[in-house]
Amino acid sequence: MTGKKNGALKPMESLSLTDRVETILRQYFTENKFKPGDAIPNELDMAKKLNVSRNVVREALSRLRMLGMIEARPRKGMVMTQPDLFTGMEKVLNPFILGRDSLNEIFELRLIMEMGIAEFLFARKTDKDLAELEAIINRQASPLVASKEEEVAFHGKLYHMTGNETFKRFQTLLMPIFDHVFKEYSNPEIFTETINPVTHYDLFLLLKNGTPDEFRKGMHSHLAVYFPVTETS
Amino acid sequence: MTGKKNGALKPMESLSLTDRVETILRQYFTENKFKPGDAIPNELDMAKKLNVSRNVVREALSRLRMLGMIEARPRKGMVMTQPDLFTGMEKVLNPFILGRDSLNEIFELRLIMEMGIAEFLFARKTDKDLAELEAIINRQASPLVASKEEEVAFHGKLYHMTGNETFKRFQTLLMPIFDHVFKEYSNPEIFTETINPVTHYDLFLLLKNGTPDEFRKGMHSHLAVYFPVTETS
DNA sequence: TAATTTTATTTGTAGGACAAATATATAAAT
DNA sequence: ATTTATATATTTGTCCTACAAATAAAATTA
Repeated sequence: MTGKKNGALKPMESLSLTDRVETILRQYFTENKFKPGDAIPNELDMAKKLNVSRNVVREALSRLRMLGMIEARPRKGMVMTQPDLFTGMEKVLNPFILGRDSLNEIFELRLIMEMGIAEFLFARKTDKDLAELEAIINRQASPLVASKEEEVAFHGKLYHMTGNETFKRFQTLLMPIFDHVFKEYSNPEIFTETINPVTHYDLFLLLKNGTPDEFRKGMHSHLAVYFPVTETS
Repeated sequence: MTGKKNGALKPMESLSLTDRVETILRQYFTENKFKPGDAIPNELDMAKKLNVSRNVVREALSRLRMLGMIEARPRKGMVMTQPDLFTGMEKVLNPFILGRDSLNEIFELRLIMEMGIAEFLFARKTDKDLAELEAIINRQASPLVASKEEEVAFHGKLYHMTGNETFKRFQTLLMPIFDHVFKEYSNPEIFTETINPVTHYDLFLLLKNGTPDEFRKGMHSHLAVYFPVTETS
């Protein structure tokens, strides 16, 4: 450690007081098992207890407010609230800042999830759902090729049918990035001219009358052009 | 709209200046296609342009700082940085505040993901990966039943083998919640006494010698007890 | 030209003041 | 006694001022 033989020394990470207070607060909430509705100490109390200015406390709390973890009222003070899991993610889903690798990986994430939902679709599909899905397909301009909006409508309905709102919201957030990656980094002309071997209607029939495995095979064919090439397939 | 016939009227949403500035800044960055490394106007300029106090600007910037979107240096000012997709999510992954429905849905999300990765595993597996996976299994105390740590090691290696860091990080973040839901809301005694029909070693063999479909069937059997009951399976 | 020192700049933190929006307490009406 | 209306107190939200801290850039020296 006496010379530069082992490369540049890494600078010590110096956290601002705001960073520290944020962490302390989150730990405090977890350790004391705060639940939605529970009252939180007020800003002045916190500033005193933590020996920092009220500004620092407010900057830290502003972060938690953005995440939906807390809610503030005049005179009553602050309470714990149930956060939305994806608020933070939604705010950084900007293709100009995410980096190429991340964008590609988000693209794949959508594929992973499309391939993973069959069991839940079959467990929770209803006649009403199926009828609505069929109606969506019937509204397509062409039965063989779907526009972007039609893709969103069809797949969005599938996500809804899983009965898992968290999944639906996650996948819905990923769609614009999927589109962006597709548009920016692949050759769109090939795909728009190619008829999809498995149509939305085919998938509908598999969902209505088939098994999860059959549906999954169909979905894989529907999305085949997006998957990495494998040696065994 | 003159009476109460249509239920309670919703209060107008009143956003704080901090909320507004945060939104304005994120829009500004997107519209002007800011990339990592690009310089951002300084705090005083922003406060002047937006006609708010520097405190408000700082509270908004503090949020973006937490998300990893910006980085600040004395004298040089602030630059755009590549954010981590899941920083915000990581900070709210606290089972006491998330709500029962969300916890259950996160539990399912992990299952969806496990069922969806076969294609990527097969496309990207290497002999080295397979050897390391086998070594992990050989280190298990029992070949038939795995401890929590052993589950984490095995499945963590699978995630790594997909070659998708975003997926790996997401799934790794979900594991503690999966455990929590499993512990709090199911009957653990049944599962700990039950031998898993498909062991880690079985999955390893399927990954080494089989097809994505075969692997997926095996994974489904491995995780079968966690899935909702379906009428067609 | 390279190394060192000084200066200027921007962020980070502190403290004080007051407005705004209630939640709570009190008073008045039924 | 209960309900409605009014006043008050409390806490957050915003603004302002000041100065410390940590550089990045400029100036000086070798």
